[in-house]
Amino acid sequence: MKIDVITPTNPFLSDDAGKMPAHQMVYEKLRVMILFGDLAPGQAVTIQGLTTELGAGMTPVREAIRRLIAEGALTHQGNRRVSVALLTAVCVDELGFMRKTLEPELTRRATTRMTDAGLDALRTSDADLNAAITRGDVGAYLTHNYRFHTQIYALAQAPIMAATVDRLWLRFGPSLRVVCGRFGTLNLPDKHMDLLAAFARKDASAAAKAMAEDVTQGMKQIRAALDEV
Amino acid sequence: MKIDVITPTNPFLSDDAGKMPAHQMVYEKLRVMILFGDLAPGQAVTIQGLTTELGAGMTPVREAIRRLIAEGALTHQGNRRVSVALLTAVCVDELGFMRKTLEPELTRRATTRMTDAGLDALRTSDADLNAAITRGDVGAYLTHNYRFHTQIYALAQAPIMAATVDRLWLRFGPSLRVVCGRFGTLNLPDKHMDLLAAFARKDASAAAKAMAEDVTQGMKQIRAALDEV
DNA sequence: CTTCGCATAATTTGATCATATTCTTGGCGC
DNA sequence: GCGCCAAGAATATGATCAAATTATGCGAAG
Repeated sequence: MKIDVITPTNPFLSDDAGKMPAHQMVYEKLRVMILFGDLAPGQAVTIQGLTTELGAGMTPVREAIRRLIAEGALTHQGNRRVSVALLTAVCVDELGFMRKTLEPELTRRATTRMTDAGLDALRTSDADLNAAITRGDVGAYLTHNYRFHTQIYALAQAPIMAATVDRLWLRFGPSLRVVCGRFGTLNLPDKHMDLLAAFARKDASAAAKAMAEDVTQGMKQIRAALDEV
Repeated sequence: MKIDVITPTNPFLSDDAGKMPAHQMVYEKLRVMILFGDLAPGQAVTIQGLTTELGAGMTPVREAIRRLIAEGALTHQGNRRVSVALLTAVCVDELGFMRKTLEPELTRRATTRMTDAGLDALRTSDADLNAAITRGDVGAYLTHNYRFHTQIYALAQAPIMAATVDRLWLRFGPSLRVVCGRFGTLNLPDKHMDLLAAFARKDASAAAKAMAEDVTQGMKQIRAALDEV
């Protein structure tokens, strides 16, 4: 059921489904479901539930779950039960430190490697993002915000760091929907304008600074939303 | 065959094997084989080879491989073949940056949470490490060096960061054996004495500085060893 | 007559599935 | 309240299908 909601609109699910192994497909679908809050933090995930829901066999589902556990998106809940990872205060602390050190560095590298096409794509994503904000469309906001950041990581050409930061998004991503629920999409300031301007004039340190501020803002909101509960 | 060599002596394989799922066992064995160079970088890894070698079924082996791919220790070699990840120059660059930012922070946190028992354990590991160096025992050096560092990560009580750094070890760990082959164990200086002293007097910034220097030294040697080839 | 190249066959390996087994858990009786 | 039993879910196995690589053999050119 949930699949029907996210599959057609979500840009992070590959279109050429025919040539992809089933476990890859299951992994990507599950990843998107976790990342954008279709599965709530703490929610139990069962193998047999996914086999029926996604129409896949047992082995591909098991592999996808294993993979997401390794990435920290899912956690072993003691006695061989699996659930979506919860975000504790100390985790937010760690995530904040890691994001504030890694993302500016990725931004710095992306600045020196920035192309016209890349900058155009970023501007498009930011425009889509702002449109989603004024529309109050939480789902679109989350996907376009994620897309904006991942495009920067891709431009940095630093695969290990990019993969690491991507894993961090799997940790706090689910909570972003909670943040939107608390504050609404209209109160979500970002530093994307500063970032784009810095990219345009190839000012790596200004870009890194803008990204650091963007990250700080975002994590502060997540912390505030979690404290409220 | 290789299992017989590493199983009895290696302290990173759990002893209470009876209560552990098969996929976990396979994962740990494979992880150790990769981390300490029993499997060379670039070497192909086949599912059916592991099922016969480890005496496990197909599904557990597949899950372990999936997990190690997610952690970056193994890589998809194009046409659904899997091999041990290779270390390129740009990877060393990334790994160096990440280690130099994350490990000092972990060290800082470990300093404030340091216990007498923890410090004793670290001193023991360092003594074992030095004994291995003078003995010229490469395998023991690698395991004790890894143990020394992971003990610090555990003390930091920062699970996400510790897991991230652990994944980084899976990337450069296999190459440490190459470094030893080039330089021998006698030419492996470290900053462990400074670290232990800083831990003893709870000097977090001195400990972080010592760790940063240790990391810098280590990565420099890896880079030199890779350049030689 | 030998050798190179290409096409096809065979083997190896990965992917998936159906099934059996083991473990946890929740309910029921004592 | 405690322990036992049944249901359900996860783990593990082996078989089966599909893909890819390697081996093989035939023909043509030198």
